Amino acid sequence: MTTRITAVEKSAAKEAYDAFLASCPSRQLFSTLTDKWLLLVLNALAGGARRYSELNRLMAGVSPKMLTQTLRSMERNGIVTRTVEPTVPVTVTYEATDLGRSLFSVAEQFKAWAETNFDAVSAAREHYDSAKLRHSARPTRSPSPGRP
Amino acid sequence: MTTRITAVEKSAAKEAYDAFLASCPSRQLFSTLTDKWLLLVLNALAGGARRYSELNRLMAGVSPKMLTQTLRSMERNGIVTRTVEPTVPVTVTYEATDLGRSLFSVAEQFKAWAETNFDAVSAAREHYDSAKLRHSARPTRSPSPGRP
DNA sequence: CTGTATCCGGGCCGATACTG
DNA sequence: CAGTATCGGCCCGGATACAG
Repeated sequence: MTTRITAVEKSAAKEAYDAFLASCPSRQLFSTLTDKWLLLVLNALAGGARRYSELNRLMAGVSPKMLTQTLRSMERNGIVTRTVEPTVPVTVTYEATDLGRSLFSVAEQFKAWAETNFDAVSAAREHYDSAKLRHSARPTRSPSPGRP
Repeated sequence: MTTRITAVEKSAAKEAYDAFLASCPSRQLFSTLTDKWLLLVLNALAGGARRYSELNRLMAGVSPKMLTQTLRSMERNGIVTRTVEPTVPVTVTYEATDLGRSLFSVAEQFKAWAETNFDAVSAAREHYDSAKLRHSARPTRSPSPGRP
């Protein structure tokens, strides 16, 4: 008469969340995390606290709307803190929380991977595209660049 | 005609890519990598090669359109291979390439983080939301003087 | 089984103008 | 400096229906 735990009870007690399941709340969080702006901000904050304008400069091409929106979301999720110093004009500083810092590693790996493997991916793309061209453009084998 | 290396040439030779820059091609790759479906597929393939229908089952809630679209993109980028066995009906198997396998680690960390830290994020959200409520609903704080 | 094609609504996101 | 507000286009992405 030892423990009699059903499969259902077990999964509810131990596995809890599974991002594979669309119905699982962690899936939504998973979606939120897979945001390029969020990951970029995390990479920027890995170097220490930053001011709004610094982030704006670092992440070239981000609009104020997206930057603010991203930062607000991160603040709400407990990933960054927002500190306002009552100077004139005001100075706002963003810094990662402990929770946010626990994401630094993966965020940096992401960015590093993209930068170091770009050439390999680029080569794969060309290979794939040229193969597709040969396959679709059946006629004589003249590499005519078909541009839709 | 001695070597005259400009700053541009130098950065192109050494630092090469910087995903922070909107103009950098690695930034685009960074964006495509931060896709929830891609990361989910990677998590699924970390357990070995999978068939189309298996992926469809594992990733509950994905539409055939998104699944195919994601797999095509990954194939083009050299992250997965697509193998067709001429059985009846056809059997299609997807498997990660070496390049794709080098992403397993980060993909799994991502999923794991979302699942293990959901509770913490959830708590942070409630704290943030309640704080905002107190701040915005400033009428009279407490059942007292609603001075006209 | 493994997709492809099409429709179409929602929201993402950039651009711009304005405020404290 | 650090945002907020608003508009509008574009693309994401689900729901079919259908083909090889």
